[in-house]
Amino acid sequence: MAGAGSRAQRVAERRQQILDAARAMAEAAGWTAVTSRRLADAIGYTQPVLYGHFPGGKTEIMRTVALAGFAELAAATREAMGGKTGPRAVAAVADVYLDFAATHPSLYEAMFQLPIDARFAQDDAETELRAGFNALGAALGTDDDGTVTEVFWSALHGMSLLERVGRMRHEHRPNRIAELAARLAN
Amino acid sequence: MAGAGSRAQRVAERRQQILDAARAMAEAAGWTAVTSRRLADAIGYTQPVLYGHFPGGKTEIMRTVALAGFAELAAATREAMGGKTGPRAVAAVADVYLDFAATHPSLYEAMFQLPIDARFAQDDAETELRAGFNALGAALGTDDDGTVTEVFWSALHGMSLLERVGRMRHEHRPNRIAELAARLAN
DNA sequence: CTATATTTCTAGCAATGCTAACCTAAATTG
DNA sequence: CAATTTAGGTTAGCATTGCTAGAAATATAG
Repeated sequence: MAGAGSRAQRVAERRQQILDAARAMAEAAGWTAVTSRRLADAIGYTQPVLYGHFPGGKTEIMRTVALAGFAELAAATREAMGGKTGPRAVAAVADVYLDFAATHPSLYEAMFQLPIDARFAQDDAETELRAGFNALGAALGTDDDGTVTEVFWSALHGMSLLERVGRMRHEHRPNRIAELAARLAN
Repeated sequence: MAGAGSRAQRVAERRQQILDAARAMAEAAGWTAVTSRRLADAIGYTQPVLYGHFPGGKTEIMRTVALAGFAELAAATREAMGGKTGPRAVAAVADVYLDFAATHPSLYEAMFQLPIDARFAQDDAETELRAGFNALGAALGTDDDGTVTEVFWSALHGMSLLERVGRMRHEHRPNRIAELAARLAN
């Protein structure tokens, strides 16, 4: 056997290397800067190698990066809530959510702006997404049919995007969070 | 003088022709389908003519289309509110807003997903946008510093996008609107 | 050492946004 | 009316993009 691990290991390692490089490049200069040539350069190989690991090309790479993002966001919101309840829980979750989107704009973009192809709708993504959704719902308290959770998520999603394009008054974020917490908590 | 109108008129007419064609193509097949070649074909000229009318290229064309969208959305929300007050006003505005985004997805995309370049930040767009913002605020009733309006807008924006990518339960939209109206109206 | 299988690269395609340089026909001028 | 300028348009092409077929090199047997 080769000294640097099994074949499967090497493949998995390079897959991760590609994903790391893609994410780093995206966060540094946006997804348009993540071209197949630059990405291949970053990992020390040529373009076709990328397609060997991700037949779906750039889209599949973005989708896989997004998948990690879903898990991270869900974990972050769960942790933010901790044992809190009521408006304090809602505010804590909102704060962390908006921070996440603001801190990893390209990751967040991959998570939600990427067109979803039915053929590629991975169960993994759906699972992670549902976990995040449930974390938001938990912060709200009782929400039988999930309607308020949907409203809460909508507000957070819209706010994060509008903040990003400069349509929200930046210094008013605490006010917005407080308002959201006061009005949506059960 | 020429029989077909003054020079300025012809220029204005073709400008509009370009905008109409771009918008139609975008609504029919998305903005990625609006290529400079196809757009030039649609108006019966060649590519450089586009750049004669819109030096900023595709971006400027999208931005100009978006400008009309801002005006239309603001008018639609104002009309939807009519003389209503309280939750009924909020619900009516929300309904119209979400309908607008769902009916003109590409137009809405141009309005809000297009990166805003500071150099190009047109006063026109800002004015129309502010008008729309105020229309939302009016539906809410009193909102001294506009915080609730920002939350309302965020919720509508996020909801429209999440609905579009299939992340909201479609049949629950009335519930979401009712919840939004009940919790945000003053 | 040879034959096979795997991995990687070279080279190229079609499409994109955009632009320089040329052409032509109309307007302007003497 | 003839010469010249000018505006409007086209041709042709550049650099970049995502992606891929086919050649070359490398490793793995037998």
